[in-house]
Amino acid sequence: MDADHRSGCPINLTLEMLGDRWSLIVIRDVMFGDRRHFRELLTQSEEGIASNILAARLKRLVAAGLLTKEPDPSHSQKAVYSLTGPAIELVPLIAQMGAWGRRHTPVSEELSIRAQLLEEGGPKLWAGFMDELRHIHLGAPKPRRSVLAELQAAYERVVAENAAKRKRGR
Amino acid sequence: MDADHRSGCPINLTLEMLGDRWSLIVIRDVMFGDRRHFRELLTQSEEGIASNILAARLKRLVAAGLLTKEPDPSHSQKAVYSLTGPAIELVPLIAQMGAWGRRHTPVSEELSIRAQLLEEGGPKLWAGFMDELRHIHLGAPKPRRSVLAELQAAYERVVAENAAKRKRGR
DNA sequence: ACAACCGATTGCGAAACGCAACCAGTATTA
DNA sequence: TAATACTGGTTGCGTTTCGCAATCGGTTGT
Repeated sequence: MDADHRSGCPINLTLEMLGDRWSLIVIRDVMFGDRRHFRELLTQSEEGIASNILAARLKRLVAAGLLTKEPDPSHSQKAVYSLTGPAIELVPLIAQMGAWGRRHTPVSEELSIRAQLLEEGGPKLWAGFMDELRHIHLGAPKPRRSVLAELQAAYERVVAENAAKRKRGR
Repeated sequence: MDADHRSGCPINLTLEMLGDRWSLIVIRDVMFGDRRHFRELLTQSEEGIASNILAARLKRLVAAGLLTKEPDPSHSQKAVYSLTGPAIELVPLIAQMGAWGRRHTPVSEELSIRAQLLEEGGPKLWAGFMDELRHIHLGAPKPRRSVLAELQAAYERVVAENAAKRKRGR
């Protein structure tokens, strides 16, 4: 086993790569929020990541082969971050993580609707979503169905419902 | 949303609870290695956790409701750690994590055979394994099939095979 | 010319990590 | 009964990481 790894256990090696409080948050935002630029990830994150932490995480994730960084042709300074194949294959893990969190942590309804749909959709939906991510991030052919749009629409529906509820409640 | 949480997103809340380099290692060892005592977790861990880190993690996991700590009747000083229901329901997440690690990290064959069987078995096997964990840790009725024994047997078979290979190779 | 925006970097205090030594109480053994 | 080993930890200490705020040089749009 490599000297730079604690063990060859798949759980351990995955934790060595993703076992911290920010890496999967960044991947989640690229994956579900389609945030491709540094500033988008910095300012539109629910959790408020600091810029130095974000820079460090992006660097590590690129080095680990989970993200790629390319110059944006439309802006000589802009960088575009994309998911790689391995990162896209994290979808089942993230779906299970969302499902567990939804059951066992104090989630907000609005932010857990995506996790609910992803759980209810099961492996078939995940596969469709992964196809869509391969289209967006890897240039694969465009699938008919857009899971991303469905998740976003459901989220907005819940936000609107809750806004209406709050209005009635006042 | 609570002031002590970064956001109500299920991914984030799960990471706040388990997003570090040791918590899931400890749960893995209790779950798959049936290590129930401090010393077992300390010395029989592949990764070599430090005793102060282990003590801190056990305390946190008990506080988070993922483990329980009880005195061992056979030894007035011994403590027994058990998985709770929520921890047992991490099985699908851990299975997906093992499956991903097996594909995308430099795992050792011996330590990844369990992940392979868990992946191939799918949700039905996971459910059987969870039933068995509920028997071991929560006193639920004993299921017919022992997934734990199957995983352990497969592991030992691979270890023996590789030992034979090494012997032939010399 | 100038303001806004781009992806970061720097400085700094606080917290977590990792290692080694150590501890008191309990059970086993000679 | 005295020594030994094992129990679940604790303590000290140096290193690394985290988290926050301010800042930076370069680019773009007005």
